Amino acid sequence: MRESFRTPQNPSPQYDHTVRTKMRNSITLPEAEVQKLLSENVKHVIRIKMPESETVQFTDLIRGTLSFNTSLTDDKVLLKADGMPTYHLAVVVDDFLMQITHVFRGEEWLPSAPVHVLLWKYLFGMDAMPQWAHLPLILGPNGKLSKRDGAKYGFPVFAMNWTDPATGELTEGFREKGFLPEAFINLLAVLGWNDGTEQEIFTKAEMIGKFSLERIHSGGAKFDYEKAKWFNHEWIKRLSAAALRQEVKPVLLKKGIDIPDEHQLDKVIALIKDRCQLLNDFVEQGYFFFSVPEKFDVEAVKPKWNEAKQLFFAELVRHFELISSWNEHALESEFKEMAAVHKIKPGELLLPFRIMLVGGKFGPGVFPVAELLGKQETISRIKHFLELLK
RNA sequence: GGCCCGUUGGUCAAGGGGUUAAGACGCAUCCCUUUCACGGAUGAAUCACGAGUUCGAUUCUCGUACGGGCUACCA
Repeated sequence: MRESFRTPQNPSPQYDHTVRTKMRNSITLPEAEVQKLLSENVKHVIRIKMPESETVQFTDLIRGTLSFNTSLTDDKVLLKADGMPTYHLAVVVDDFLMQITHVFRGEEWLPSAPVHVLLWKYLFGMDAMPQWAHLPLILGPNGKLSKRDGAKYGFPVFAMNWTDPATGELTEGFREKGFLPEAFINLLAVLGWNDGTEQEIFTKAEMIGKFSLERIHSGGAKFDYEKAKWFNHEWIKRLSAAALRQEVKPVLLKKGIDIPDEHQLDKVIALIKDRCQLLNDFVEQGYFFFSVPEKFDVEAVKPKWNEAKQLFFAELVRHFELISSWNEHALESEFKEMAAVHKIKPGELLLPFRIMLVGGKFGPGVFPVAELLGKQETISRIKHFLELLK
């Protein structure tokens, strides 16, 4: 039928009051014929017969009063030929049975709302009908956000990993990408809603207290992955090391990083969390605390390396060995005093020292790093690097 | 094509007849940091268009344009 009515002007013909009298159905067939077919169990579908021209009006909690003319919506299939109900029938019956009071769904359901309202009227009465709220859509780079967008643009679209049962294709979730649950809920809540103040970071408790239907936008909101990462970064910065530990530890373990001491881990987390946007960033920002760096950026040091510096570090090792209270302040003053004695600017020495400890031009302050690494490991890395330079 | 919903910087957005039209992300510059971040400061950038109502429209009304959704025996 769809095919025969399709024209260039109307690419999607409807099954409505204008065509139902031309179809082979219980309206056009003689009653006796209908009964006969029924008794023979001939496959058939059951549709809703939309009124020819009525206005269906209802209140949407977000958009206000909405009205539709029934002549424009088609006779939706309610029961399929295999006996299974379609969503239209199922959702109404299910909501009635569960005594649902409020229906929150995406804006894409708006066009079928009149069908559902009519079904409520016909089946259970308008008094039992829940209140409707059609939420704005989350948009991707082109239109409604779809799981395809995730693969296409490199950001997650589902909360957690999802494997398409049909194709076996895996879509990486926010969780696996390294997002905190707090951040995920937060970023979703403020996509299309705000509390009217400048606050953007909300705890779950705050959101429960402040969320209001009235302040939900009616227009769709485009998802911005950069801002999503910002939310996660904010949450990482705010959460304590102890709170972060349960999320960070599995990530590190999964990368084969050995964590013998949780207190040590907490200190590492506290030191590096400000520079981690996603949980996975803890790996590259922190792995060198647990094992010797895989490679050292020797090239960054070599050009400016000389005998004086070689001597400085050799002596630094001897001085460090004698330090009784191993903390960043003691290390820093020792380091700087020695630099003065050797008449080398500390700036000339700091970068090589950093690379000896962490492997490259990144990471937290060198002295806190050295403190956390401990005397033995710090000295061993200096010696190791001095060997590399030869 | 038809129907429905929408439209404030690139993005998320506050505001709602008279404002220098908030703030955030991102971007740029600078400060701090003897790395990279964090942090701080500054800057560029916006009311889709046209009528109407009005002393005055970003704000109200109507059109147009644009965007999105729906148009399956999917949900």
